[in-house]
Amino acid sequence: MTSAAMVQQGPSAEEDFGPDAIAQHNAAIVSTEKFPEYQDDRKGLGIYPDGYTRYSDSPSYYHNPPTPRSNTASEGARTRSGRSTRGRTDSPFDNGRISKSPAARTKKDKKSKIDRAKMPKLTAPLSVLTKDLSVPMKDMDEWVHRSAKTRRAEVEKRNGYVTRPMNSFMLYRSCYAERTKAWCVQNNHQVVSSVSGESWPMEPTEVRQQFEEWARLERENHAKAHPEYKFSPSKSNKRRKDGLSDDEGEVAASDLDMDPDGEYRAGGLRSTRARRAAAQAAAAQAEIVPMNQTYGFDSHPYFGQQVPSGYEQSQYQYQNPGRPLPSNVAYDTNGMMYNPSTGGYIQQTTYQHPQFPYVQDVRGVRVPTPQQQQQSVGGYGLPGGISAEELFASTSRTSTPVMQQYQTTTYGQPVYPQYTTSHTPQPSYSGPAYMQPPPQHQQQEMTTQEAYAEHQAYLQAAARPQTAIDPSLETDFAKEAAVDHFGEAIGDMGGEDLSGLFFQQGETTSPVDVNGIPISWNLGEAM
DNA sequence: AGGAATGAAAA
DNA sequence: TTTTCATTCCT
Repeated sequence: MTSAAMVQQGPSAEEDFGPDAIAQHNAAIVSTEKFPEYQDDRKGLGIYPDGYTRYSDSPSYYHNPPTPRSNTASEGARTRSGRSTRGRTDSPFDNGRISKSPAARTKKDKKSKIDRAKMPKLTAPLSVLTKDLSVPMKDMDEWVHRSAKTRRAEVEKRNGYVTRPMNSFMLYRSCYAERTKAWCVQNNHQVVSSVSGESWPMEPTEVRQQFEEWARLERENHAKAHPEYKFSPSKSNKRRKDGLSDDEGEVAASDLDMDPDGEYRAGGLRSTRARRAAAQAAAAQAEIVPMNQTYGFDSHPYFGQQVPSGYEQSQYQYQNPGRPLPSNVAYDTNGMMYNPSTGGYIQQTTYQHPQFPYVQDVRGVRVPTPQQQQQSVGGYGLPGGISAEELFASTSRTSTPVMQQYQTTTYGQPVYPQYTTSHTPQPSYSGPAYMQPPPQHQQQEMTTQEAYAEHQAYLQAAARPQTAIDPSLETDFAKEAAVDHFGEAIGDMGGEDLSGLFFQQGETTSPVDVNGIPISWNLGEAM
């Protein structure tokens, strides 16, 4: 491997690569490790046969890798909240044109309440970070293909208000919302949005392109269902800062009218909320049409396509062989582990198992159960896909992955080795990493059950160090861990009986928790 | 009712 | 160029 080829994969070591040793190690691996390749690009999804040259069409990155740590205003493209993003020259809509950076923020940047300084960058897009979570993704293909009838029923349900069709990012956020929440181990939708926004530009071209396509379909079908619809943003619902009254520009609330289609419109109202509320009020007398639409969550959004995979081991995995991957962990530019939810850095050495690992959350527990992990497969976390463990069955636990480069690259063009889905799963693979027998040097210290328990506990401690635990929810960890938190999801995934999958590979001893208490993993008991 | 994200569309 | 509004649901 030449040094030039190394540069192509991301920032050089002297910039923000973290420990030189790791970088050099990666470089050595790069030079020797052979990745599967895509067969071709017959889908036209920008899937290149060579993962290392994929981003060569991003000159700005190639010649001037972003340096996330330098947060000068003059540098690079940034999100509206000020985070830098990589260049989007590979955007499906750029069509070879030079992508323009957002206009210089001459006016004040909107200040975010989320402390971005303490929220280091994601190291991989959500499609990679959450790939081992079995929290289902929304079936976007089904979603955008909702019939006109269905769409009109939705409008009725909204009391006549026709919403805008979602754009690609909204679809993306929607698709990954549940997974994002699971990954963050918390339920703040502002954080979900933030993480999604950070992840979006990191997604490989073919993924974003897929969502662009879905957005196009959504616009099309939306137009078919609502031929008269025209986006009509209100003139202004923001009152000016100084002096001007709230009422300025306000149109009388009685402006609620019937449009030519007989739909209620409240375009004169100041806010969308008000308009929708007005539409609801107007429709209050009308009979409510119940809607029984259920959109499946059982198929992945990239079905029928080749999807890239290739995220392998994290630094945590590298440094903790045999231990479970904390799925809510990200790494900053120095390779420090942090919690993307809180932005807090995680002290690996001082961590202790919490007494009560239950996560208090109205949405339910967000950590994957063993059965979930077991059933989880797929690059980009796609059900039915090929897992990185499968792809790397022969190498993944014996060498440091190339993706380490990616992990520390942050907003550099993420480098994804590209794989073909024609890969035949190797029989040697039989489960996710923490279900595997730990490396020999670890075997005395940690069983897979303990590893799993630690994973659970880790997610707790790392994600919500400050959360008070409802005493009524305090429970024995063994029982808690055995709960089937995802029964519904499993049902949605096709109703397979997964109970036989637990510890199916060479599990000879009774699972025990961190305190040595036997754990029952039976699905039947779990409910 | 505000906010967190990106992008389409309109002013 | 600037603003609204698609989404979600927590604070």
